[in-house]
Amino acid sequence: MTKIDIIQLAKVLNLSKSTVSRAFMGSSDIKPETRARILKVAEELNYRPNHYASNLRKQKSKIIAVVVPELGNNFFSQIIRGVERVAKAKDYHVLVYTTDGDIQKEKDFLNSISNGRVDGVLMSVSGAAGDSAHLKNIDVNRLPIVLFDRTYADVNLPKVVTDDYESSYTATQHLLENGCKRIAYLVVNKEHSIGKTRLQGYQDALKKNGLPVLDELIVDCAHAYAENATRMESLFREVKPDGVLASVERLAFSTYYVCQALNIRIPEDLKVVAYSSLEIVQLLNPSLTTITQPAEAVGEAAATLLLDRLIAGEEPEEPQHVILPSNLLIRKSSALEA
Amino acid sequence: MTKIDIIQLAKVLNLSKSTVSRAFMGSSDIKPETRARILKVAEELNYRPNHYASNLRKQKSKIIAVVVPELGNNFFSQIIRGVERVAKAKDYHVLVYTTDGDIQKEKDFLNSISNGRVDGVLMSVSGAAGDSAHLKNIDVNRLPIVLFDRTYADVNLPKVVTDDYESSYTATQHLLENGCKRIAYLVVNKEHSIGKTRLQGYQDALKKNGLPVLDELIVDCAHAYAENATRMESLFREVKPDGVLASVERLAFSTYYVCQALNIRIPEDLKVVAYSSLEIVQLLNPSLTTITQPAEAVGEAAATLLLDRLIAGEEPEEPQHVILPSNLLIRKSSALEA
DNA sequence: TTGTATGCGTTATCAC
DNA sequence: GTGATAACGCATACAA
Repeated sequence: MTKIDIIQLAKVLNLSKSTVSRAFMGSSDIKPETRARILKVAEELNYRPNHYASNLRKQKSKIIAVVVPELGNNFFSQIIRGVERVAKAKDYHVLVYTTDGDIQKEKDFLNSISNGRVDGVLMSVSGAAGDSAHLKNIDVNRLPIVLFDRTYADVNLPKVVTDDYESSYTATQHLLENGCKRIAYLVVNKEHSIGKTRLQGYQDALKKNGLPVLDELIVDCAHAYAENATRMESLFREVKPDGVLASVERLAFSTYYVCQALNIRIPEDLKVVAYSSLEIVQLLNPSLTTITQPAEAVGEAAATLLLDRLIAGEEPEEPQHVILPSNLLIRKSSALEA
Repeated sequence: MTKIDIIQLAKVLNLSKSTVSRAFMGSSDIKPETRARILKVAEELNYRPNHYASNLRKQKSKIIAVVVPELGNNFFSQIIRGVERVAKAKDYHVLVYTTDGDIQKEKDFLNSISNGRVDGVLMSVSGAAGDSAHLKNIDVNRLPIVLFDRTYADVNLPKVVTDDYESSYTATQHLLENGCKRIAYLVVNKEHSIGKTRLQGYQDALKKNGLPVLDELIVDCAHAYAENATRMESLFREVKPDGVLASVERLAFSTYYVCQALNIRIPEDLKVVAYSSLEIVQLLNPSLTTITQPAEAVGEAAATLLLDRLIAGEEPEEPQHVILPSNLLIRKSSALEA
């Protein structure tokens, strides 16, 4: 199985390499029979166009990158699934990068792909509003970028997000209606895009209902589980909320653990709602009320935006912003009665 | 920000492009000061070596592919995380592909990457034992492959798996010791590698304990949830097992749902153990006893095997087989008393 | 519709 | 330690 290149194949066929090339490019002007003959012999000789050469020639790789803060979270896995699905349909390949929420890794990533390797980027960012300089410096005509879920407010790129403000508002309203007076908002970083937007929805719902927004009820959590547990223990012991809105899945789970430890009953003593796209939260004890984002659809929408742009070949005048609706799935953890 | 190439950069520096190239290759013989000067000016002019050209020249891309059956399963997300971690450390990039357990997609994938694009492949396969022809035809000297978790028994490639036989045996033994007499084995495809090995462990544990292996207790499930639910309902109603060993996470969740519907109590009426790497199974009602595979470690080991091979540049005499131990985490779902 | 010639931007080999 | 030159394998402008 010796490697064969286009020239050798052309020789065997008694054709020029350009003709052979055209056969593989799906090119317009080539006689169908010639094309068929080329493909047939190529198959026999096990010839495949060399991607490295063709990438260089075209300055394109048919590869896109998707950058996510983490993979442990089911939400992002589903997004990648969506991205991969549409990419495959359009014959693109997808490179996956994790930043662990570390903005330096986000920058390193951009550095590592500058000048070839990918045709475009899908990214859920890791920094806060002021951290977007590295994105502003990049020429989107050379390297189109689409942001999703976690974005920079001050950067004007195409985006796909969910209705964070509305869903947070609705969820808070739901807790209020079910009798909560002191709702805690649990966030990983309240300066980051979604943490911030969701905070706003929460606050506005409180205000709208004539309730005060208390700093002590807004808890900025860490990544480490142990640290969060401690912080939440003191929250539950000292501040005594009667409701919790967890802006990310993980914090709801911490809430459950800590409640178990402290003998706090959900939903009797504390009602819980969380952003989560894990299907089995239905089996938790009690089943968890969630705001569920259409994860796979987010991935698909973002990929579609990017690939349409890549295939069209030109930057649209105004970056598109897509907003997908989340779903409030009411379960036992926020029930009025147990 | 006009794009600049190595020739222009060399001109600015009054050097030849070879020297400039050497500076970026981290090459041995180049005067440190020259190198520093080149890097400095390159930085100023925002020059970056073009990957496409470099890939063509070297016939290498520093990209590896990881192929998984699905992404919804946390196990594979964690594996990808592990792969990406070691890849990043060695300056490799990782392409992700999903096959949905469809062997045709597995073949399509191999086709799409033949002749460039990736330097090596990590794969968890989708077919049964007889389906490995497409792997045998590939020249591992050109395209090294490492299999993980789900492998083909009849294909002699480097592999990283977990102790499926032992863990299944141990889990069955555990159920037996806690009083089960009729243990059902739930599998997605009992002809596939892990399904088969785990079945063997289950069977041998039964035999060892003088219990019969009953076909009616071995349930080959589907992918669709609804179909499984039906099948399991009739299993629970008619065959009445008192224990369940679920060879994949998803089937344990189905079990929980069906038990809820049929008012079967876990663990009183039915004890459940499942392969799962989802951390929050601790919060299920009741908490789920699991066989937990070291997912991230599997990814790391597989990636290490592959990258060592790529960096060494030559095929080792004998493909390495790594076996990582799983953990039986005993929780309430298999408890003797509730 | 097909062939010819050139260049994509590097890296490697060989001189100096 | 540095420079000149020849690939790497293909895709395209242009000619036929």
